[in-house]
Amino acid sequence: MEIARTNPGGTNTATLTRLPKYLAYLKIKQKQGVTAISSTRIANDLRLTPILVRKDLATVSQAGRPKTGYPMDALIGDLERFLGCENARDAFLVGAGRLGRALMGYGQFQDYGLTILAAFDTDEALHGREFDGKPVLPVEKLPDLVRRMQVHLAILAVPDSAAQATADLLVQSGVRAIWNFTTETIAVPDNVLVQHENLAASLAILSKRLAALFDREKQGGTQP
Amino acid sequence: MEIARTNPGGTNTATLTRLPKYLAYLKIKQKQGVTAISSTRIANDLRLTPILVRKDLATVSQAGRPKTGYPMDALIGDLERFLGCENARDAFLVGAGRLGRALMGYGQFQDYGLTILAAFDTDEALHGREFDGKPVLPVEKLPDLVRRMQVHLAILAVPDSAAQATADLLVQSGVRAIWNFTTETIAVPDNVLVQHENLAASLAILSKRLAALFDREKQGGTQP
DNA sequence: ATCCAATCGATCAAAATATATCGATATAAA
DNA sequence: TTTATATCGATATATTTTGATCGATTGGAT
Repeated sequence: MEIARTNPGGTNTATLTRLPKYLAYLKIKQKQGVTAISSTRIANDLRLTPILVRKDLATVSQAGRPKTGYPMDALIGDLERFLGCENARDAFLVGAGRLGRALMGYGQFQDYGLTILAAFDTDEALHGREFDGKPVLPVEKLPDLVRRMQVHLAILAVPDSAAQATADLLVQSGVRAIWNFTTETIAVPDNVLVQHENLAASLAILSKRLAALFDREKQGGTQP
Repeated sequence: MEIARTNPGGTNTATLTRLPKYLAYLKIKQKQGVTAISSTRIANDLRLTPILVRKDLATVSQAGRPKTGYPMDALIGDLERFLGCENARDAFLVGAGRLGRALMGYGQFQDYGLTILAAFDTDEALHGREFDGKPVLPVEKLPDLVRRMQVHLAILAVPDSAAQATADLLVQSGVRAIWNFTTETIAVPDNVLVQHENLAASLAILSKRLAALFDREKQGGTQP
């Protein structure tokens, strides 16, 4: 038996995390009236190397031209096609508390092909209300709607204590991927994906970087 | 001139993102009464390899023992010391809208050494209110308080349109690290850190994984 | 007390990711 | 038109991260 560990023909994960950043950055430049941009300039502004930028962009676009760089409109189009079409999905949000509502209002999702169709919550006081045009429905309706609307992706934003039970319900209903915003680790069958959005991990990295910054300054005077 | 590209004596970023996950997982096991645990078991539950787990844990603890694995209390202690003490910080939150309030309620932060002291907002209706015990103050008070309380870290959760201006204010006040939850790219001087919390990047990865899952199932029947 | 199975940690190998080099090409200036 | 220059993209190299192997060590069973 052979284990497929690689990702043939695919875009590597590191690149994938940067593509949305390029897109966001390029849109700003476009607004400023820039019509073409070089990898060097992108790299400078985004604190990357030009080589890396070229490699990343090569996975989604062939629009780059010597001397002038990338034509802005074509590049943005290619990025949007890649991040949008490739990723276009409908999703249900489970849990309409503060975090859930914050996620409903996170405008960026739509730009990247994610449409939150509706939210579900156990709190009756929320049923029938809307946030950013998205209705809050009783959780009881979730299984049926998942099946009928063929929704494969769910965003889990319930209280930690309900995380596993809700995940079980989602899996039983036929959801194939769960974006987990709780702090609980949830167990699912092998044929279901979980992505744990871990703010604590981000925090750890930032704190570490800050500590390193202070260390450098203490040792090396100001800037090395 | 020599470019310092590496991170001597430091913990690598990938490891750093996993450490909070280990900690969260171990705490659950501890609650269940487990007193010692092997890298194999951790790896199984967290979908990692035992080798990687051992390597990661080696960066924070020497408590591992042949035959028995890691004594739970010692390992958790080492992780907490590393993630907590090494990184303990106070922070101000700027922007007390839905996202800001969701972040105030994100209990996990305290566990990892982050204390949100207060939130700031321009909306007068919010001034004086409290969320999770954290007061909302007028933005005008921010610069003075940053200086007096020597707060170096700020969490930016204002509307996108105010992102850069608020960042400028933070930098002027003396903040050294900004955790950016807006979707704007913000510009800061070299001696200030920015970490952009990019949900779009996470979404891109999850979508890609889900697409890959469907591809595999279409080609290979059910499971490879 | 001795053996056995489980496990860690160190060393070595592979894969993933990032960087460097360099030829090709398009634009602008001489 | 020719030349100079900026830039891309392909290939080669380096670095980082992950995985495999294996000897050493511990705790329990015999």
